[in-house]
Amino acid sequence: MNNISQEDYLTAIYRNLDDSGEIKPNLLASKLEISNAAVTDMLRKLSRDGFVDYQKYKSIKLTSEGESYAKNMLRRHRIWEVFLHQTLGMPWDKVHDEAEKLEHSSSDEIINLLEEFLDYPEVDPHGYPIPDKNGKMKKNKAVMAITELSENESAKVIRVNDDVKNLLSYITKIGITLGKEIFIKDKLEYDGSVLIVIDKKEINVSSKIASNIFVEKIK
Amino acid sequence: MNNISQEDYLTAIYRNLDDSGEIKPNLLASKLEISNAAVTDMLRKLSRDGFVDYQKYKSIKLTSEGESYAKNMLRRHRIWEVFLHQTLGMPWDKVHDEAEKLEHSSSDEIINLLEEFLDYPEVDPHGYPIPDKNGKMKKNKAVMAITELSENESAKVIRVNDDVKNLLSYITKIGITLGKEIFIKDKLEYDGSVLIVIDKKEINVSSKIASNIFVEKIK
DNA sequence: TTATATTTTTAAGCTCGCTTAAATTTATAT
DNA sequence: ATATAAATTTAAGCGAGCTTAAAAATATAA
Repeated sequence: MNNISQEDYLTAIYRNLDDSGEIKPNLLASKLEISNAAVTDMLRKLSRDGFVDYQKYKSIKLTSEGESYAKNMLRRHRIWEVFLHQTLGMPWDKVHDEAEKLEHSSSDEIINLLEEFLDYPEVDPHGYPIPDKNGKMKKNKAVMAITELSENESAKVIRVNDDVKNLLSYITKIGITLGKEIFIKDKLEYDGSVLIVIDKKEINVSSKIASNIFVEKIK
Repeated sequence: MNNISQEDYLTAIYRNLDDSGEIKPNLLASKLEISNAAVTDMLRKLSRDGFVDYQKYKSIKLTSEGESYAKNMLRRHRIWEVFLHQTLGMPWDKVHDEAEKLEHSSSDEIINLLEEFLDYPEVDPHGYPIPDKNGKMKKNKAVMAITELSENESAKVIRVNDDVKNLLSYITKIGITLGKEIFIKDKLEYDGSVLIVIDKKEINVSSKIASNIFVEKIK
């Protein structure tokens, strides 16, 4: 229904780059929930406008211009999220969608004023770092997905993927919030799921969900 | 460059209705700074969607659905203006354009939360009343344009048209803000301009500008 | 290596909001 | 009342972003 703009493409590309800084059109299309053909179309335009390096049938890279554009959108997005959650009290599983809309309609001036008003927050409500005016982001600590932990290890939740539909509201239901401590009681080989302890309750979490919750080990 | 949506049309129609609750396509086109043809086009769509009463070559009326839609956009717009000005400290001559963008990207939920955060403001930074959730607005007091005042009358500024390009920044330069007292020293017949006294300084204001500054008489 | 599956691109066509130019209707002025 | 001016609509066309269907290229697997 709603059209997706160049800004959305750049953000989605940046969010989903692989280890070598690339992304395939097919993945991009599925993230944006549009056809591959639409992606091809837009890639030609983004390439024409100097935001991506693109050659037929090849993976996509961002140019430095494209990258700073995307980072700025991420900055806008995350600052809005902090405002919505912290100032207006909107639940953390709702702020992503709202910020997605606001980020396109706000000048850098508004964002800078908001940032000041919020006293220069470093992370958004899901634990993602907020780029500063120059695109610099705080390096994450030793962050790992729950799936990478071993049995009998304890860890603290410091980031949750906000990009996956319905993940947050489910996670909230089972009691996970930022800063919460968890304990790995068991790892099930055959389906990759993890038995974790939160607030003294035992919960089995599927590998798909566990891989989107990021923690810091506690020794 | 930027496309104007149905929402903008409805707001512009509502803002510029004449005394009998109508507006002509030509005026609408000039307010929106687009061609008459584009207006004709959109009117058919707005009519199809039940927001306006429209017949070829006739003036436009809003349906009740169109009116409540427009009022809600006005509500969004003005609440954003209050936030930008009051909370973020953005100057009153800049908030209109920024709010124009934000109003399209904000759910009613955000607006309601913002309204609460701002402690239910009654007017925007230019003195316009803010409709409540049900579309109800405080009736204005005995508001009149400066041009309607007589010589030797004093008045207090309570509203300034925010819809006219560059008007606000000019008005600010000559020292007019909400609440400021002015005195009508002279009215010049031949060009309709007014000689007013503000802060003990005498300023000649053209009729075009004076007609967009609204005041309340002081006895 | 070759057959099959998947990904990507091309082609044709849609809606939306816009433009200019020409045709038509309505308003104004003498 | 009629000529002229202004407002409005119609027509043709454009760019953006989308779709589906078919063609071409690349990846995978036997």
